[in-house]
Amino acid sequence: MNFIKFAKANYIMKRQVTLKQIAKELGVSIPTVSKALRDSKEISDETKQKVKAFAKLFNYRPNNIALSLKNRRTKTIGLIIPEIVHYFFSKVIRGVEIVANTKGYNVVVGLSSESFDKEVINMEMLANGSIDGFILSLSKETMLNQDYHHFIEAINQGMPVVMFDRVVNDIECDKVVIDDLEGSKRAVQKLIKNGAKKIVAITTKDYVSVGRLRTQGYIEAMEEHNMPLESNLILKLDDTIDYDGHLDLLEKEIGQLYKSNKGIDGVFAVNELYAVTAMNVARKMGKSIPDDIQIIGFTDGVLSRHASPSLTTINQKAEDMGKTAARLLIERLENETDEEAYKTVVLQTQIIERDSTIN
Amino acid sequence: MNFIKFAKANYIMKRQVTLKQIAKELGVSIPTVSKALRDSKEISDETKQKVKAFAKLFNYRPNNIALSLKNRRTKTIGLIIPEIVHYFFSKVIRGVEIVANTKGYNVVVGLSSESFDKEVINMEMLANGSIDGFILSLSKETMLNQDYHHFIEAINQGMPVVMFDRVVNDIECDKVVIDDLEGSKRAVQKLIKNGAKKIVAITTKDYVSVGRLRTQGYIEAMEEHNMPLESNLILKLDDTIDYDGHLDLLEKEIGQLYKSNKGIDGVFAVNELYAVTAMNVARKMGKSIPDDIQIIGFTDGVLSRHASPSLTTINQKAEDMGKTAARLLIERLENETDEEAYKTVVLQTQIIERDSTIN
DNA sequence: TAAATTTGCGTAAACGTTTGCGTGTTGATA
DNA sequence: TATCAACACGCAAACGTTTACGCAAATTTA
Repeated sequence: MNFIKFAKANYIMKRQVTLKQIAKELGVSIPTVSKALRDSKEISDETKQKVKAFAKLFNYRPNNIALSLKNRRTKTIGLIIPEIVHYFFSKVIRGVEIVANTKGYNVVVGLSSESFDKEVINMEMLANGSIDGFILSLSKETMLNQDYHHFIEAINQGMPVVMFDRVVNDIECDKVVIDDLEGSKRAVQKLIKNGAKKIVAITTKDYVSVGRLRTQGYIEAMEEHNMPLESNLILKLDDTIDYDGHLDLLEKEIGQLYKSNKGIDGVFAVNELYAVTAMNVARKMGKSIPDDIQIIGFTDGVLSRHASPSLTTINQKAEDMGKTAARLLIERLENETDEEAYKTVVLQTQIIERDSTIN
Repeated sequence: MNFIKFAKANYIMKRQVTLKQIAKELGVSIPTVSKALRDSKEISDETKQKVKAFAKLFNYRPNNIALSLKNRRTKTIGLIIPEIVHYFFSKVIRGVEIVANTKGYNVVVGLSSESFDKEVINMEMLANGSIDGFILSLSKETMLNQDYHHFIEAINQGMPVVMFDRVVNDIECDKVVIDDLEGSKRAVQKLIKNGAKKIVAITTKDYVSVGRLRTQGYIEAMEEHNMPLESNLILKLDDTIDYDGHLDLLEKEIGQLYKSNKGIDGVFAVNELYAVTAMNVARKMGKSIPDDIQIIGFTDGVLSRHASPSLTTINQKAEDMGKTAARLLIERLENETDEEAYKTVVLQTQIIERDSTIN
């Protein structure tokens, strides 16, 4: 037996053992080893046992890259997100990871950092055979530019794409979104039902698709209840600015909003940063939450939960979104036979009631 | 010219164009195409131009998988983290991504979800040739188990490993940590200097390496200033519990701490969740921050920044940690010649002064 | 015992690259 | 005009797999 000799060698040599090495050491051909390991009936029991024992001893694992090349599929998903230090997106990643892993897929993450160029570069880095398909959410710059050629190229090359949250209607692919319009409508309706008379919306500029829809929800809810709908009650913030670094500016703008509109008693904010800042500013002005002002935000993140008082919010279904996107993609990858029509899955939101509204 | 014919075909056929197809279409051999594209002087200018034009027209990109197989390197980094919906870890990912991308590497992320088994499975999924090296932080379960065979195996197979934040001394590999002991010492010193007389530590059980070190920092600072060092001033929480789901329990334990130790005027917490909860609980008990109680946390995250009042905290250098880890790994990957000794990089922390302490 | 079948393995090709080397054709030199 | 270098290309091998097929030897059948 040359097991012992080999065991010694292994202590020094590092690389993963290959079929070739096993074949050589056992004096058989490479295909014989391969077949033996896969329990082919072409191979005698004796040889099988010998090969398997040897493979186990040296912890043989098929080389993934070689398999990918042969099978022309990598079992890897490319996930492109605008920002990772962000409750919503990190939760989406988790959803994608969970589903991907249970189906034997890996996830490679690319960060666009809200930049069009980085989005393109990231996709190009991955589209050369490294992955089987994309899951992505558009960067702000891409939404502004409205240049979608990189998505179209990927799709034309037969690379499935699933978009989530920030999607673009013009592109034909699977999509996952929440019902932004309905969700924000219900949020505002709740404020109205709770007795708020003067409700403001703190939102983003319109090129952010979800911001636009959420603003629309506010408007519809207000109109349906014959509430005063004034343009100065809608604060549209330029969120290309990184507010983590410009918290002062954000606070100033919100303070201004309060001052120039006396009697505000309801705030609807399209994300949790705006909501929690709106609350902090109000409190600094001596207002009591929720007695003087009620606040509802979007995204059930860590800020909402640990703010004091805790924030009532619309659940953005981040993890569900990730899971759904991963399922859509994998389904399309594995049923390449039937060319199913593209789906858009709309997830329903719920209001999570906490202490920034009267319950 | 059969460009047009090909252009039409491309509209239907999807796959990426390969050297083989270009060669066939142009009536030359595959190596000729390869060499032409890489500007080899073996090839005539005429052929080069022809090939390049064709390649450009059909947007030829070398297949990454084939290259990986040939070069026996994937230019991909495996990053295993315990949790992704977490300010610290997501910021580490960002750091890793930034450095990796500028050096032409991709990052595949694996989630251990604080579970030993998932950590092992994730590493096995990636160690079969899919990546060139690991960057990782131990799951809590692994720290408890103290079973490190999967790390040892990876290292023995010649796969470089870089550990960050939650590291284990017994394993020989590159490491990146912050100076937890010194950082927490300074935090407590600041509380003392600010006049706090009765300071508590809210920390984790000792098997979490960083928790242990931070507790040690508290103890040393207290001793050096001859402060009362009582065991009931140290609250060691079992953080295997997911406190996002057990916020009530966390609040109850901290409330208990306050009640059984009258006169607490300083809190040192080893993470921002404990810090912000300690603050919220104190406020609900009618205490004023920072006048009655001063609080310092760890990790400069979104909670600290947007709490009200904002939290003084120790910067955990998450992004630096990710960047440093990526640099260490890539350096080791690309200088395989000289077997340098393993390094442990210790990043220094700073206190970020905000409104939960007197300044 | 010759023919037919089964058994157990090896060969070849493929996935898409890159690189060393061999070789036929061209043009220049002697 | 014979010789030789330079040129421009193709062949083969390699990375690590899997799979269809071919083919001897061993076994069964007639």
